[in-house]
Amino acid sequence: MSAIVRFAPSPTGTLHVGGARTALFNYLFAKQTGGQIFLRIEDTDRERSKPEFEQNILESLDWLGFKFDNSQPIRQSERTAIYREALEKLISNDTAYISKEEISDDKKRGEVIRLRNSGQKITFTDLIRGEISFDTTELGDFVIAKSLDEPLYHFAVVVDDWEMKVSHIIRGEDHISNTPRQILIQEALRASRPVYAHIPLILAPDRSKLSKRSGSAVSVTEYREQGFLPGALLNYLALLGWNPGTDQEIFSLDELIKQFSLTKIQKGGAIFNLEKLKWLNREHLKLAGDSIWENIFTVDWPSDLRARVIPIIRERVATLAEGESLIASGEYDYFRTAPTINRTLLKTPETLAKTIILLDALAETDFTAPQIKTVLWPYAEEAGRGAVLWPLRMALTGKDRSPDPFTVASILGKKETLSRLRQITNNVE
RNA sequence: GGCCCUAUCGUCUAACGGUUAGGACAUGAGCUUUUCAAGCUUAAAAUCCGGGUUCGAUUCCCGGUAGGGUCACCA
Repeated sequence: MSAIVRFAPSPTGTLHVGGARTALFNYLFAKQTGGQIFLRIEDTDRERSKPEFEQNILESLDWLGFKFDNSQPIRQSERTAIYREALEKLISNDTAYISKEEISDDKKRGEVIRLRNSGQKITFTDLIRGEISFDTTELGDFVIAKSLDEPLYHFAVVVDDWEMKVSHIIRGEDHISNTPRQILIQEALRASRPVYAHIPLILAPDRSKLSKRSGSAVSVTEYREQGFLPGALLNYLALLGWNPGTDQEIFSLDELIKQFSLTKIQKGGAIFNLEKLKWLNREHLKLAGDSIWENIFTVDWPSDLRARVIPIIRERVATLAEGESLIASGEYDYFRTAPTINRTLLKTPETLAKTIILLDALAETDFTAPQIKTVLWPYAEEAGRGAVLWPLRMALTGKDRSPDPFTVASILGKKETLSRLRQITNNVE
Protein backbone atom coordinates (compact mmCIF):
# COMPACT_ATOMS: atom_id res chain seq x y z
CA MET A 1 0.00 0.00 0.00
CA SER A 2 1.54 3.30 -0.97
CA ALA A 3 0.03 6.15 0.94
CA ILE A 4 -0.65 9.68 -0.19
CA VAL A 5 -0.28 12.17 2.64
CA ARG A 6 0.14 15.89 2.99
CA PHE A 7 1.57 18.42 5.38
CA ALA A 8 -0.68 21.45 5.41
CA PRO A 9 0.61 24.32 7.55
CA SER A 10 -1.07 27.67 7.78
CA PRO A 11 1.31 30.61 7.20
CA THR A 12 0.13 32.51 10.24
CA GLY A 13 3.34 31.94 12.19
CA THR A 14 6.76 30.35 11.92
CA LEU A 15 7.06 26.57 11.73
CA HIS A 16 6.98 25.29 15.29
CA VAL A 17 8.26 22.00 16.62
CA GLY A 18 4.78 20.52 16.78
CA GLY A 19 4.33 21.23 13.09
CA ALA A 20 7.76 19.81 12.39
CA ARG A 21 6.80 16.60 14.13
CA THR A 22 3.53 16.37 12.19
CA ALA A 23 5.53 16.84 8.99
CA LEU A 24 7.99 14.18 10.15
CA PHE A 25 5.34 11.56 10.89
CA ASN A 26 3.70 12.21 7.55
CA TYR A 27 7.06 12.02 5.84
CA LEU A 28 8.08 8.77 7.54
CA PHE A 29 4.75 7.18 6.73
CA ALA A 30 4.84 8.24 3.08
CA LYS A 31 8.41 7.04 2.58
CA GLN A 32 7.99 3.70 4.28
CA THR A 33 4.94 2.87 2.20
CA GLY A 34 6.62 4.04 -0.98
CA GLY A 35 3.98 6.73 -1.23
CA GLN A 36 3.92 10.46 -1.77
CA ILE A 37 3.83 13.52 0.45
CA PHE A 38 2.57 16.90 -0.67
CA LEU A 39 3.05 20.31 0.85
CA ARG A 40 -0.01 22.50 0.91
CA ILE A 41 -0.19 26.03 2.25
CA GLU A 42 -3.50 26.73 3.96
CA ASP A 43 -3.83 30.43 3.37
CA THR A 44 -7.55 30.87 2.96
CA ASP A 45 -7.44 33.46 5.72
CA ARG A 46 -6.09 36.41 3.77
CA GLU A 47 -5.94 38.57 6.85
CA ARG A 48 -3.60 36.44 8.94
CA SER A 49 -1.53 34.68 6.28
CA LYS A 50 1.82 36.34 5.65
CA PRO A 51 4.40 35.65 2.93
CA GLU A 52 7.25 35.87 5.44
CA PHE A 53 5.71 33.06 7.48
CA GLU A 54 5.35 30.92 4.38
CA GLN A 55 8.98 31.65 3.63
CA ASN A 56 10.00 30.61 7.14
CA ILE A 57 8.01 27.39 6.90
CA LEU A 58 9.56 26.49 3.56
CA GLU A 59 13.08 27.22 4.79
CA SER A 60 12.57 25.27 7.99
CA LEU A 61 11.22 22.22 6.17
CA ASP A 62 14.15 22.39 3.80
CA TRP A 63 16.63 22.67 6.68
CA LEU A 64 15.07 19.63 8.32
CA GLY A 65 15.72 17.75 5.11
CA PHE A 66 12.18 17.06 3.90
CA LYS A 67 11.65 16.67 0.18
CA PHE A 68 8.09 16.95 -1.03
CA ASP A 69 6.64 15.38 -4.13
CA ASN A 70 5.31 18.70 -5.36
CA SER A 71 8.21 20.99 -6.22
CA GLN A 72 6.05 24.06 -5.69
CA PRO A 73 3.73 24.20 -2.67
CA ILE A 74 0.03 24.12 -3.38
CA ARG A 75 -1.56 27.33 -2.16
CA GLN A 76 -5.23 27.34 -1.32
CA SER A 77 -5.40 31.02 -2.20
CA GLU A 78 -4.69 30.02 -5.81
CA ARG A 79 -7.46 27.45 -6.00
CA THR A 80 -10.60 29.49 -5.51
CA ALA A 81 -12.04 28.34 -8.85
CA ILE A 82 -11.97 24.73 -7.66
CA TYR A 83 -13.71 25.55 -4.39
CA ARG A 84 -16.25 27.72 -6.20
CA GLU A 85 -17.18 24.84 -8.45
CA ALA A 86 -17.60 22.52 -5.49
CA LEU A 87 -19.70 25.08 -3.65
CA GLU A 88 -21.94 25.61 -6.65
CA LYS A 89 -22.44 21.88 -6.92
CA LEU A 90 -23.54 21.63 -3.30
CA ILE A 91 -25.88 24.59 -3.64
CA SER A 92 -27.43 23.24 -6.82
CA ASN A 93 -28.25 19.91 -5.22
CA ASP A 94 -29.37 21.69 -2.06
CA THR A 95 -26.93 20.12 0.38
CA ALA A 96 -25.69 23.63 1.03
CA TYR A 97 -27.47 26.95 0.79
CA ILE A 98 -26.95 30.67 0.82
CA SER A 99 -28.08 31.90 4.18
CA LYS A 100 -29.26 35.39 5.13
CA GLU A 101 -27.60 36.52 8.34
CA GLU A 102 -27.99 39.21 10.89
CA ILE A 103 -24.82 41.28 11.05
CA SER A 104 -23.22 41.59 14.48
CA ASP A 105 -19.75 42.05 15.98
CA ASP A 106 -18.49 38.64 14.94
CA LYS A 107 -20.89 38.08 12.07
CA LYS A 108 -19.80 40.46 9.37
CA ARG A 109 -21.61 39.16 6.30
CA GLY A 110 -25.27 39.48 5.48
CA GLU A 111 -24.95 36.35 3.39
CA VAL A 112 -22.87 33.19 3.95
CA ILE A 113 -22.95 29.61 2.67
CA ARG A 114 -24.05 26.94 5.12
CA LEU A 115 -24.11 23.17 4.89
CA ARG A 116 -27.37 21.37 5.48
CA ASN A 117 -26.69 19.17 8.47
CA SER A 118 -29.14 16.38 9.23
CA GLY A 119 -27.48 15.90 12.61
CA GLN A 120 -26.42 12.29 12.25
CA LYS A 121 -24.02 10.50 14.50
CA ILE A 122 -20.57 10.32 12.94
CA THR A 123 -18.18 7.51 13.82
CA PHE A 124 -14.73 7.28 12.36
CA THR A 125 -11.70 5.12 12.96
CA ASP A 126 -8.51 6.72 14.14
CA LEU A 127 -5.38 4.65 13.61
CA ILE A 128 -4.00 5.74 16.95
CA ARG A 129 -7.11 5.92 19.12
CA GLY A 130 -9.60 3.50 17.63
CA GLU A 131 -13.25 4.46 17.09
CA ILE A 132 -14.37 7.98 17.88
CA SER A 133 -18.02 9.06 17.76
CA PHE A 134 -19.67 12.46 17.68
CA ASP A 135 -23.23 13.64 17.67
CA THR A 136 -23.28 16.37 15.03
CA THR A 137 -26.65 17.94 15.82
CA GLU A 138 -25.06 20.60 17.96
CA LEU A 139 -23.01 21.70 14.96
CA GLY A 140 -26.16 22.87 13.22
CA ASP A 141 -25.96 24.15 9.66
CA PHE A 142 -22.41 25.38 9.99
CA VAL A 143 -20.82 27.93 7.68
CA ILE A 144 -18.53 26.47 4.98
CA ALA A 145 -17.80 29.64 3.02
CA LYS A 146 -18.14 33.38 3.38
CA SER A 147 -18.95 33.56 -0.32
CA LEU A 148 -18.41 31.46 -3.44
CA ASP A 149 -14.88 32.80 -3.67
CA GLU A 150 -14.08 32.71 0.04
CA PRO A 151 -14.26 29.14 1.32
CA LEU A 152 -13.51 28.48 4.95
CA TYR A 153 -10.77 26.15 6.19
CA HIS A 154 -12.95 23.08 6.66
CA PHE A 155 -14.33 23.24 3.18
CA ALA A 156 -11.02 23.89 1.44
CA VAL A 157 -9.35 21.07 3.33
CA VAL A 158 -11.96 18.53 2.34
CA VAL A 159 -12.00 19.56 -1.31
CA ASP A 160 -8.20 19.52 -1.51
CA ASP A 161 -7.70 16.21 0.24
CA TRP A 162 -10.29 14.68 -2.04
CA GLU A 163 -8.87 16.21 -5.18
CA MET A 164 -5.31 15.28 -4.21
CA LYS A 165 -6.43 11.73 -3.40
CA VAL A 166 -5.01 11.94 0.09
CA SER A 167 -5.29 8.48 1.65
CA HIS A 168 -4.16 9.22 5.21
CA ILE A 169 -4.63 12.38 7.21
CA ILE A 170 -1.99 12.55 9.94
CA ARG A 171 -2.39 15.69 12.00
CA GLY A 172 -2.45 17.03 15.53
CA GLU A 173 -4.91 15.91 18.17
CA ASP A 174 -6.38 19.41 18.23
CA HIS A 175 -8.12 18.47 14.98
CA ILE A 176 -10.10 15.56 16.41
CA SER A 177 -13.15 17.67 17.00
CA ASN A 178 -12.88 19.13 13.51
CA THR A 179 -13.11 15.72 11.95
CA PRO A 180 -16.89 15.12 12.17
CA ARG A 181 -17.63 18.39 10.46
CA GLN A 182 -15.16 17.59 7.70
CA ILE A 183 -16.72 14.16 7.27
CA LEU A 184 -20.12 15.83 6.88
CA ILE A 185 -18.69 17.95 4.06
CA GLN A 186 -17.12 14.85 2.48
CA GLU A 187 -20.47 13.13 2.47
CA ALA A 188 -22.21 16.09 0.91
CA LEU A 189 -19.50 16.12 -1.76
CA ARG A 190 -19.69 12.32 -2.11
CA ALA A 191 -15.96 12.29 -1.50
CA SER A 192 -14.27 9.22 -0.11
CA ARG A 193 -13.17 9.22 3.49
CA PRO A 194 -9.43 9.09 4.17
CA VAL A 195 -7.92 7.22 7.10
CA TYR A 196 -7.31 9.41 10.12
CA ALA A 197 -4.44 9.38 12.60
CA HIS A 198 -4.45 12.10 15.24
CA ILE A 199 -1.11 12.44 16.95
CA PRO A 200 -0.78 13.71 20.54
CA LEU A 201 0.25 17.26 21.23
CA ILE A 202 3.63 18.51 22.38
CA LEU A 203 3.25 20.06 25.81
CA ALA A 204 5.03 22.76 27.79
CA PRO A 205 6.42 21.79 31.24
CA ASP A 206 3.08 22.82 32.82
CA ARG A 207 1.32 20.35 30.50
CA SER A 208 -0.42 23.05 28.48
CA LYS A 209 -0.08 23.16 24.70
CA LEU A 210 3.45 24.26 23.84
CA SER A 211 3.43 27.89 22.76
CA LYS A 212 5.64 30.96 22.74
CA ARG A 213 4.07 31.96 26.03
CA SER A 214 5.40 28.88 27.78
CA GLY A 215 8.95 30.18 27.76
CA SER A 216 10.88 27.61 25.80
CA ALA A 217 11.70 27.99 22.13
CA VAL A 218 8.95 26.72 19.87
CA SER A 219 10.06 27.71 16.42
CA VAL A 220 12.29 25.43 14.36
CA THR A 221 14.30 28.50 13.42
CA GLU A 222 15.21 29.08 17.05
CA TYR A 223 16.61 25.58 17.43
CA ARG A 224 18.53 26.02 14.24
CA GLU A 225 20.02 29.25 15.56
CA GLN A 226 20.90 27.60 18.85
CA GLY A 227 23.08 25.19 16.96
CA PHE A 228 21.00 22.04 17.01
CA LEU A 229 21.48 19.61 14.15
CA PRO A 230 18.40 18.91 12.03
CA GLY A 231 18.96 15.19 12.43
CA ALA A 232 19.03 15.52 16.21
CA LEU A 233 15.86 17.59 16.32
CA LEU A 234 14.10 15.10 14.06
CA ASN A 235 15.37 12.22 16.19
CA TYR A 236 14.07 13.87 19.33
CA LEU A 237 10.72 14.78 17.82
CA ALA A 238 10.25 11.20 16.60
CA LEU A 239 10.88 9.86 20.09
CA LEU A 240 8.38 12.29 21.54
CA GLY A 241 5.30 10.13 21.28
CA TRP A 242 6.79 7.22 19.42
CA ASN A 243 9.32 4.50 20.08
CA PRO A 244 10.33 1.36 18.23
CA GLY A 245 9.75 -0.98 21.19
CA THR A 246 13.49 -1.52 21.57
CA ASP A 247 16.12 0.37 23.54
CA GLN A 248 17.45 2.15 20.48
CA GLU A 249 17.33 5.92 20.85
CA ILE A 250 19.73 7.26 18.25
CA PHE A 251 18.22 7.21 14.79
CA SER A 252 19.09 8.52 11.38
CA LEU A 253 16.24 9.59 9.14
CA ASP A 254 16.62 6.40 7.12
CA GLU A 255 16.42 4.25 10.23
CA LEU A 256 13.30 6.11 11.27
CA ILE A 257 11.73 5.45 7.90
CA LYS A 258 12.43 1.74 8.29
CA GLN A 259 11.23 1.38 11.87
CA PHE A 260 8.45 3.94 12.21
CA SER A 261 4.94 2.71 12.83
CA LEU A 262 1.84 4.88 13.15
CA THR A 263 0.12 2.42 15.43
CA LYS A 264 2.94 2.59 17.97
CA ILE A 265 2.37 6.29 18.50
CA GLN A 266 1.50 7.25 22.04
CA LYS A 267 -1.99 8.53 22.85
CA GLY A 268 -1.15 11.08 25.53
CA GLY A 269 0.60 14.40 25.05
CA ALA A 270 4.32 14.65 25.77
CA ILE A 271 6.28 17.38 27.49
CA PHE A 272 9.10 18.85 25.45
CA ASN A 273 12.35 18.25 27.34
CA LEU A 274 15.25 20.44 26.29
CA GLU A 275 17.79 18.45 28.31
CA LYS A 276 17.09 15.28 26.42
CA LEU A 277 17.21 17.13 23.12
CA LYS A 278 20.65 18.43 24.11
CA TRP A 279 21.84 14.96 24.97
CA LEU A 280 20.62 13.67 21.63
CA ASN A 281 22.27 16.59 19.86
CA ARG A 282 25.54 15.72 21.56
CA GLU A 283 25.20 12.18 20.29
CA HIS A 284 24.55 13.39 16.77
CA LEU A 285 27.46 15.80 17.03
CA LYS A 286 29.72 12.85 17.81
CA LEU A 287 28.52 11.09 14.68
CA ALA A 288 28.91 14.11 12.40
CA GLY A 289 32.15 15.06 10.65
CA ASP A 290 34.45 17.97 11.46
CA SER A 291 33.11 20.19 8.71
CA ILE A 292 30.02 21.21 10.68
CA TRP A 293 32.30 22.97 13.18
CA GLU A 294 34.03 25.24 10.68
CA ASN A 295 31.72 28.20 11.26
CA ILE A 296 32.27 28.42 14.99
CA PHE A 297 35.83 29.72 14.55
CA THR A 298 36.84 33.30 14.02
CA VAL A 299 38.92 33.88 10.89
CA ASP A 300 42.16 34.19 12.83
CA TRP A 301 42.16 30.50 13.73
CA PRO A 302 44.57 28.59 11.47
CA SER A 303 42.91 25.61 9.86
CA ASP A 304 45.38 23.01 11.12
CA LEU A 305 44.81 24.22 14.66
CA ARG A 306 41.05 24.10 14.17
CA ALA A 307 41.25 20.45 13.25
CA ARG A 308 43.11 19.68 16.47
CA VAL A 309 40.82 21.73 18.72
CA ILE A 310 37.52 20.46 17.31
CA PRO A 311 37.67 17.12 19.17
CA ILE A 312 38.07 18.97 22.45
CA ILE A 313 35.13 21.25 21.80
CA ARG A 314 33.02 18.38 20.58
CA GLU A 315 33.27 16.60 23.90
CA ARG A 316 32.39 19.64 26.00
CA VAL A 317 29.38 21.21 24.30
CA ALA A 318 25.85 20.16 23.45
CA THR A 319 25.28 22.53 20.54
CA LEU A 320 27.24 24.29 17.83
CA ALA A 321 26.29 27.64 19.35
CA GLU A 322 27.89 26.63 22.65
CA GLY A 323 31.05 25.78 20.76
CA GLU A 324 30.95 29.12 19.02
CA SER A 325 30.68 31.05 22.26
CA LEU A 326 33.49 28.99 23.74
CA ILE A 327 35.74 30.21 20.93
CA ALA A 328 34.39 33.75 21.10
CA SER A 329 35.00 33.93 24.84
CA GLY A 330 38.70 33.28 24.33
CA GLU A 331 38.56 30.09 26.40
CA TYR A 332 41.00 28.36 24.08
CA ASP A 333 43.19 31.30 23.15
CA TYR A 334 46.13 29.62 24.86
CA PHE A 335 46.27 27.26 21.91
CA ARG A 336 47.05 30.21 19.67
CA THR A 337 49.26 32.39 21.86
CA ALA A 338 51.31 31.67 24.95
CA PRO A 339 49.40 32.71 28.09
CA THR A 340 50.77 34.93 30.82
CA ILE A 341 51.55 32.71 33.78
CA ASN A 342 50.94 33.66 37.37
CA ARG A 343 54.01 32.06 38.96
CA THR A 344 52.39 31.27 42.30
CA LEU A 345 49.69 29.19 40.62
CA LEU A 346 52.33 26.78 39.36
CA LYS A 347 52.62 25.43 42.92
CA THR A 348 55.48 23.00 42.18
CA PRO A 349 57.43 24.49 39.25
CA GLU A 350 60.55 22.55 40.24
CA THR A 351 59.22 19.40 38.52
CA LEU A 352 59.16 21.17 35.18
CA ALA A 353 62.90 20.69 34.57
CA LYS A 354 62.59 16.93 34.54
CA THR A 355 59.37 17.12 32.54
CA ILE A 356 61.21 19.06 29.87
CA ILE A 357 63.95 16.44 29.67
CA LEU A 358 61.42 13.63 29.35
CA LEU A 359 59.41 15.41 26.69
CA ASP A 360 62.47 16.45 24.76
CA ALA A 361 63.36 12.79 24.37
CA LEU A 362 60.17 12.22 22.37
CA ALA A 363 60.37 12.46 18.61
CA GLU A 364 58.17 15.15 17.09
CA THR A 365 56.05 12.51 15.36
CA ASP A 366 55.52 10.72 18.66
CA PHE A 367 54.21 13.83 20.34
CA THR A 368 50.70 12.45 20.81
CA ALA A 369 48.63 12.45 23.97
CA PRO A 370 49.08 8.71 24.67
CA GLN A 371 52.83 8.82 24.01
CA ILE A 372 53.28 11.90 26.17
CA LYS A 373 51.43 10.19 28.95
CA THR A 374 53.59 7.11 28.61
CA VAL A 375 56.86 8.98 29.06
CA LEU A 376 55.60 11.25 31.81
CA TRP A 377 53.56 8.80 33.84
CA PRO A 378 56.36 6.98 35.70
CA TYR A 379 57.74 10.33 36.84
CA ALA A 380 54.29 11.50 37.89
CA GLU A 381 53.80 8.35 39.95
CA GLU A 382 57.18 8.83 41.55
CA ALA A 383 57.09 12.57 42.27
CA GLY A 384 53.36 12.80 42.85
CA ARG A 385 50.80 13.17 40.10
CA GLY A 386 49.73 16.61 41.15
CA ALA A 387 53.27 17.83 41.58
CA VAL A 388 54.10 16.96 37.97
CA LEU A 389 50.80 17.35 36.13
CA TRP A 390 49.48 20.52 37.71
CA PRO A 391 52.40 22.81 36.87
CA LEU A 392 52.62 21.30 33.41
CA ARG A 393 49.01 22.10 32.64
CA MET A 394 49.21 25.51 34.25
CA ALA A 395 52.41 26.40 32.37
CA LEU A 396 50.82 25.49 29.06
CA THR A 397 47.37 27.02 29.56
CA GLY A 398 47.59 29.56 32.35
CA LYS A 399 44.21 28.30 33.52
CA ASP A 400 43.09 26.23 36.44
CA ARG A 401 40.53 24.52 34.22
CA SER A 402 41.46 22.93 30.94
CA PRO A 403 41.65 19.63 29.13
CA ASP A 404 44.24 17.23 30.52
CA PRO A 405 47.91 18.28 30.07
CA PHE A 406 48.78 15.44 27.69
CA THR A 407 46.10 16.49 25.25
CA VAL A 408 47.01 20.15 25.54
CA ALA A 409 50.68 19.41 24.91
CA SER A 410 49.91 17.23 21.91
CA ILE A 411 47.80 19.99 20.36
CA LEU A 412 50.50 22.60 20.92
CA GLY A 413 53.15 20.31 19.45
CA LYS A 414 56.60 19.53 20.73
CA LYS A 415 58.23 22.79 19.78
CA GLU A 416 55.64 25.11 21.32
CA THR A 417 55.23 22.96 24.41
CA LEU A 418 58.94 22.96 25.21
CA SER A 419 59.23 26.65 24.44
CA ARG A 420 56.51 27.48 26.96
CA LEU A 421 58.00 25.23 29.60
CA ARG A 422 61.52 26.61 29.12
CA GLN A 423 60.16 30.12 29.38
CA ILE A 424 59.03 29.27 32.90
CA THR A 425 62.15 27.44 34.02
CA ASN A 426 64.40 30.19 32.71
CA ASN A 427 62.51 32.72 34.80
CA VAL A 428 62.64 30.50 37.81
CA GLU A 429 66.40 30.20 37.71
C1' G B 1 -20.01 24.45 31.04
C1' G B 2 -21.20 20.79 26.47
C1' C B 3 -18.60 17.38 23.45
C1' C B 4 -14.05 14.64 22.56
C1' C B 5 -9.29 12.65 24.00
C1' U B 6 -5.78 10.98 27.66
C1' A B 7 -3.62 8.78 32.42
C1' U B 8 3.50 3.79 34.32
C1' C B 9 9.62 6.94 37.93
C1' G B 10 10.50 14.54 37.93
C1' U B 11 10.47 13.88 32.12
C1' C B 12 10.21 10.59 27.47
C1' U B 13 8.76 5.65 27.56
C1' A B 14 8.89 -0.54 27.68
C1' A B 15 6.15 -4.59 29.61
C1' C B 16 0.83 -11.92 24.60
C1' G B 17 -3.52 -11.04 31.73
C1' G B 18 1.57 -14.02 35.36
C1' U B 19 8.35 -9.54 35.09
C1' U B 20 12.52 -8.43 41.23
C1' A B 21 7.53 -3.25 36.57
C1' G B 22 12.80 -2.62 32.04
C1' G B 23 15.50 1.49 29.36
C1' A B 24 16.85 6.69 28.44
C1' C B 25 17.26 12.03 30.08
C1' A B 26 17.67 14.67 34.57
C1' U B 27 19.20 14.03 39.94
C1' G B 28 22.51 11.88 44.21
C1' A B 29 27.09 9.03 45.31
C1' G B 30 31.76 6.98 43.72
C1' C B 31 35.95 6.16 40.03
C1' U B 32 39.37 8.37 36.56
C1' U B 33 45.05 11.49 33.45
C1' U B 34 44.97 15.95 41.66
C1' U B 35 41.39 20.74 37.35
C1' C B 36 36.89 21.39 33.96
C1' A B 37 34.02 18.59 30.52
C1' A B 38 33.19 13.84 28.78
C1' G B 39 33.26 8.74 30.16
C1' C B 40 32.49 4.48 33.55
C1' U B 41 30.11 2.32 38.03
C1' U B 42 26.18 2.87 41.32
C1' A B 43 21.77 4.68 44.07
C1' A B 44 17.03 6.73 44.66
C1' A B 45 12.65 7.16 41.76
C1' A B 46 6.35 5.07 38.84
C1' U B 47 1.52 1.67 37.48
C1' C B 48 -4.15 8.41 39.74
C1' C B 49 -8.40 6.51 43.06
C1' G B 50 -12.58 3.05 43.71
C1' G B 51 -15.32 -0.94 42.07
C1' G B 52 -15.84 -5.16 39.03
C1' U B 53 -14.21 -9.60 35.41
C1' U B 54 -10.34 -13.32 36.49
C1' C B 55 -6.86 -18.33 40.00
C1' G B 56 -4.17 -13.69 38.86
C1' A B 57 -4.82 -7.14 36.70
C1' U B 58 -0.05 -1.77 34.72
C1' U B 59 -2.78 -4.52 31.04
C1' C B 60 -9.94 -5.84 30.06
C1' C B 61 -14.93 -3.28 31.76
C1' C B 62 -17.53 0.59 34.68
C1' G B 63 -17.42 4.91 37.78
C1' G B 64 -14.76 8.84 39.87
C1' U B 65 -10.60 12.27 39.82
C1' A B 66 -7.02 14.96 37.22
C1' G B 67 -4.97 16.94 32.79
C1' G B 68 -5.50 18.31 27.79
C1' G B 69 -8.14 19.56 23.23
C1' U B 70 -12.30 21.84 21.03
C1' C B 71 -16.72 24.53 20.86
C1' A B 72 -15.68 31.31 14.81
C1' C B 73 -18.31 34.40 8.96
C1' C B 74 -9.45 31.49 12.30
C1' A B 75 -6.66 27.55 10.75
